[in-house]
Amino acid sequence: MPTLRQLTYLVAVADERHFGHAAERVNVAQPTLSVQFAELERKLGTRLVERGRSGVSVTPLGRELVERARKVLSDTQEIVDLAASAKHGLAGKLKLGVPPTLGPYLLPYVVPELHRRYPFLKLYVKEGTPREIQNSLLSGDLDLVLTPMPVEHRALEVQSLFREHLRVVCAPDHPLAKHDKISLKDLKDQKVLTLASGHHLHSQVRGICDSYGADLLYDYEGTSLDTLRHMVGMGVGISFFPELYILSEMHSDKELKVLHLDDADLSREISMAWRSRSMVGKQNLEMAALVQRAFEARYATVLSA
Amino acid sequence: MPTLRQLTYLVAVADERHFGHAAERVNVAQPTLSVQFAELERKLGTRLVERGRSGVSVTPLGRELVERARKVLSDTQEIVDLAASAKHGLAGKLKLGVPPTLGPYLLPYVVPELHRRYPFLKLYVKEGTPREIQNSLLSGDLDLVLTPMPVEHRALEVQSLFREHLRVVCAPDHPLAKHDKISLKDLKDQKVLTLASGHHLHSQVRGICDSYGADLLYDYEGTSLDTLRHMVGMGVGISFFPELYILSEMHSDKELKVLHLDDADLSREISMAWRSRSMVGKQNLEMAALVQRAFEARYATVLSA
DNA sequence: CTATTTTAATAGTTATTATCTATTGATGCA
DNA sequence: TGCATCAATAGATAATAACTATTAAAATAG
Repeated sequence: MPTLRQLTYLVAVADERHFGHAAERVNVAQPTLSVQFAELERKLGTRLVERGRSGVSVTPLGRELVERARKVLSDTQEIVDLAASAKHGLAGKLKLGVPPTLGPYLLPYVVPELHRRYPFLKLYVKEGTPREIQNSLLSGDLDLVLTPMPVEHRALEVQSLFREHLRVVCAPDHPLAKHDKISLKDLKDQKVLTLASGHHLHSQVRGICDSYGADLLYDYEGTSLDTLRHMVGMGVGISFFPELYILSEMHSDKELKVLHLDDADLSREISMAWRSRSMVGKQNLEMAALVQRAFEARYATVLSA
Repeated sequence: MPTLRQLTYLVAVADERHFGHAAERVNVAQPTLSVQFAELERKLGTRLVERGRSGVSVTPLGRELVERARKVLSDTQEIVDLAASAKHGLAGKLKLGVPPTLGPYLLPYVVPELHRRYPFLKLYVKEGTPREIQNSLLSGDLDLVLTPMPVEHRALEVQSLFREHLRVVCAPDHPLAKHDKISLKDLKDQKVLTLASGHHLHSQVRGICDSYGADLLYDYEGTSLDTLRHMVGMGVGISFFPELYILSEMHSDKELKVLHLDDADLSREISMAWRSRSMVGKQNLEMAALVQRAFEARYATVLSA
């Protein structure tokens, strides 16, 4: 393979059509350039220029190769430039993990702002259960995760972002739907649906059911909040939905009724986590603040409406 | 600037996620790769991977740079491949010079065949008078020219291709148009139009006029065969057109009448020329043969029709 | 919690490669 | 034919990249 330096010399010779001038342009002595140029021709197995007394002329093949060499050199320069620009902010491809119960309802409000703040940053989002994305984070497949607490691992740094309410929902014709407010004891013996185990929401809901005597239906584990919503709408049971989901997807009371607990505040805490050694700690904190602001802005929009 | 070798190492580390394995893959010792990798990071001013005990993970910026490095490396490999493929035939950008009285009427029959024969060859055609294109050829701006004879220059090699007739044309209502055949003496005192001086056709026609007592009209020098055709059609005078032009552009007798000289055979010889030192002599001869065949095929088509 | 093992970094040396200066050889021009 | 210009070559030196041997750091097993 030719070296980049040899390609530089090739371009210089093609532009100057004169070995001496070309050498001057790239700040080497003329024999240096001649030798390296000859070496390039040897490697490629072809003549690239005709050496004539009055200047030098590039062969047909040489012309084509010069153009490609220019491209290679400028692409390489771009690598350098990109690395330099990355010093004033994140750049590159950031791999973000999110649970499916959060990502689709939060990220739309985060991504545009993120792009404004870090124009050189590309975001790759991977959805998975908290456990899955935490493993991917530890193995280095992900750079950053958004996840419900708790996150416990000595190799991870965690920044709490916000607390998201869980709301009780039921079908409009469900007995509980008559009341605007309910209390924890109303949950007793209710049939409760939730997502498949593995999701953080599953274990949280199971905990609630255990505490207040509700009846978690294992036969009807939803694969997504959307399918769960349909099942609740058909009256199979009640469920607990994260507030961001409700804000995003449930615009009327006709399909589902959202109930308010007057004696409890069910919620989950959402955090951002990254490897302690990932050396961009400061920038991750900055990004955490950005996500936090996005959440608050989203919330404020709805409250004022 | 990083070296291509350093970029190779970067890609290897990103793929293997292990310095030792990466070193093995690129056939160097592990410290060699480590040092060069560190040097790359130093040049770019950023960390590109996180060194963890269990493997290595690429930073967001690193991922982006790895992709670009891959591109640079494969583009460079393409340069090598293209140079290799050029050994079995012409490749690259061939700059061809043609006179405007020939190119448009001959090249359409040459180019497709050329592309079939040399798939890696790109053709750049420059039109100009024989003198202009010959100068461009000598200076190295062109690789090859098609030109009417004579071509005389010790630095040039010339291959004769074919002989093209010049036909006498006049307006359908011109006195000469009554005769199917005319003789040289009929040219005497005829008003003759032709292209501007500088074109080979101009000097050739002037020679004819001088020899046979025709009257070359200097006031009406055409800038192209097409404008010349219109002037002849309006009855300003007669002219001499190359046969390939007549075959291509004049499909009926309504606009112009083509006369046949029964006692002379006016023609011009078309050659291909290139610099003697241009080191592709053999391939140029091959290409000359190709052009020759294209001309003959074109001619045969018309004669048989 | 220490010993073991794995892995990358460092040290010191050698080999390779790129560069320099000085000179020669080739070619066009007067 | 001689002069002037330019690229190629020769020979020496500097810079770079490579190797082996070793150390340092960190995860895992006992």
